[in-house]
Amino acid sequence: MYTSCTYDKTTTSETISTIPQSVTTPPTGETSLRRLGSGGNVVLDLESGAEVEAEAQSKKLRSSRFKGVVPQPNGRWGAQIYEKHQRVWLGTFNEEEEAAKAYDIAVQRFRGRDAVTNFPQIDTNKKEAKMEASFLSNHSKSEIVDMLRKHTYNDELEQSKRSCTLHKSSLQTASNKFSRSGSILPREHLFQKVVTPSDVGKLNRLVIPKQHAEKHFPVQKGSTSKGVLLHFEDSDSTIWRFRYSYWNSSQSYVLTKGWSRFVKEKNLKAGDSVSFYSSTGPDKQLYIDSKPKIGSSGITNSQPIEPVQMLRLFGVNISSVSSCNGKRSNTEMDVLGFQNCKKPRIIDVL
DNA sequence: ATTTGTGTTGAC
DNA sequence: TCAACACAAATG
Repeated sequence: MYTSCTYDKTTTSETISTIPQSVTTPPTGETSLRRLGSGGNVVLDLESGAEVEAEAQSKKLRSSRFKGVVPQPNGRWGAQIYEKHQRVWLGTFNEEEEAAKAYDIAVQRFRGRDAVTNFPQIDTNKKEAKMEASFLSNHSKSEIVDMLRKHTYNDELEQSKRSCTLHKSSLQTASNKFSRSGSILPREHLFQKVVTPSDVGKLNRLVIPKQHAEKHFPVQKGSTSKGVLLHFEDSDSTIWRFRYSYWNSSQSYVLTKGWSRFVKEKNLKAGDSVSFYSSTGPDKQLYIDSKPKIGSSGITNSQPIEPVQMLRLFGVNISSVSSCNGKRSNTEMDVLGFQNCKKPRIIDVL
């Protein structure tokens, strides 16, 4: 989890100021102890009770030694980044370093790979780093911010890594199983997605990978906010209705209203897959089905594998990999602030 | 009752 | 762009 976060960029040397606990009384005011531009930085990590208390009493919050990190009244730390004259809040954290890390992630997503960060970006050549890089570029700014605020970034990242390698290995063996499809159903497989933690979390939404959304689902030009209602039929012939819309704030296509109910009833967990189909016939009926994560042997849900099983048909995951190597057109450069971020959350499913 | 994070201001 | 500060809005 923690990278070797020890020194501060620019000047390699780690400056551990030996300033004991006396910092409490910075001569005051304002310009007293600011971060020195780029040179050394004051590292006073001592959380000695005395200091904390003095801090609490003097109402004067000790500023952070990290960029993008601001103290909170209750002793915690907030992280923020600015873009286009506006602050984008990245959440609050117990540890100063966590907040700094959050800023680092955000700044890389917002300003590119070589943005100035609090901690050195080491493994710039390892596989792990590459995966994180593509993970970042394959998520919108607001998605990343969302993860940071919810402290789910690492989970999502790990999940992404997992499903990525999963795809690669299964792709090999997938081809043959496909042949036996024969005449079972007049359905055409559109795409599949391995759901992320946030897809099954409290966000109550499923992000539809852009390329799939634009290729298979009706576009709603202009009408950005409302979205449309889509009907899907599952293997039990149950009809699910989801609101499908485009979020400007995150520049992503999502299924919102109705989604969390699906997650709940299907007992969807991160790592499971959701597949979308459409009838090949004249009717444009859409279908949806979920499939437990490959490794998980658990009983799906209350559905003991019915004979219907079109699932089995697609038992193997051959969908196009959406986020392993696909680079997002990073021409987006313009995700506004986060006022909008909340809007989607309003959706109260059920 | 607390905590978050926004409004705002002023420096860099 | 950025953080300090105050405090309203959000949350438990």
